[in-house]
Amino acid sequence: MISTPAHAVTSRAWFDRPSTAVARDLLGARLVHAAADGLVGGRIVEVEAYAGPEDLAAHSARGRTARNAVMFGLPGYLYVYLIYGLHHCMNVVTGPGEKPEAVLIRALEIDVGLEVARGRRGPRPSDVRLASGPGNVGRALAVDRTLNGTDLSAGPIWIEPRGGTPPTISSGPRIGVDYAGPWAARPMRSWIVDDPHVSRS
DNA sequence: GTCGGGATCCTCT
DNA sequence: GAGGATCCCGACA
Repeated sequence: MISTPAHAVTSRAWFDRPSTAVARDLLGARLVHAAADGLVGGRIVEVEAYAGPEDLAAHSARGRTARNAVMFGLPGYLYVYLIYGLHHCMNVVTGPGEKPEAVLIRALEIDVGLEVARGRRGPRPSDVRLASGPGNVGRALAVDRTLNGTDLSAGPIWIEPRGGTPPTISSGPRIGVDYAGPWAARPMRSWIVDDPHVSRS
């Protein structure tokens, strides 16, 4: 078992901000999962912010349920859910306070554990597609519902903040939330400009 | 208990 | 570009 490194984000305050602010800082930061079959991590290149409960695209919009309970808890925890019965999507729960907001991790540039990630994804995808799209991020990092509710400051998954100059960021509407009325058009999806690992641009 | 939909991905045409 | 895979979750009776 590999313990959370000293330079990982362990401050609750870092997560205890609106999802849009955390989403900006997650771009260029690194996400790492030390799983039983190996450690895989990479640079976050694409995210979506969900500002529940008023955000009609967010799972928290229809109130607290057993499925989304983690979103209503403290910031800095992992919210993992299954979509279409197939794909595990990974979210970082944010604040402010216990406001049920979260950031969906949509794409990574894998830079540690490439061989492990390739083994999990099979022979087909090229390296730029290994963790491109939220379902693929889940598969490459071996994330499933058993990690729902994991504390990002103490668990086998952690965030390493970026150093140096911030990346150039672009933003646009979120994917697959057409049902959310005016919220569907809001530019709450953000990505690093010209990064080939981004799922759609 | 039953039914319908979903923050997706991949293959085939 | 279209459609299938596949199953949890929530709404409703």
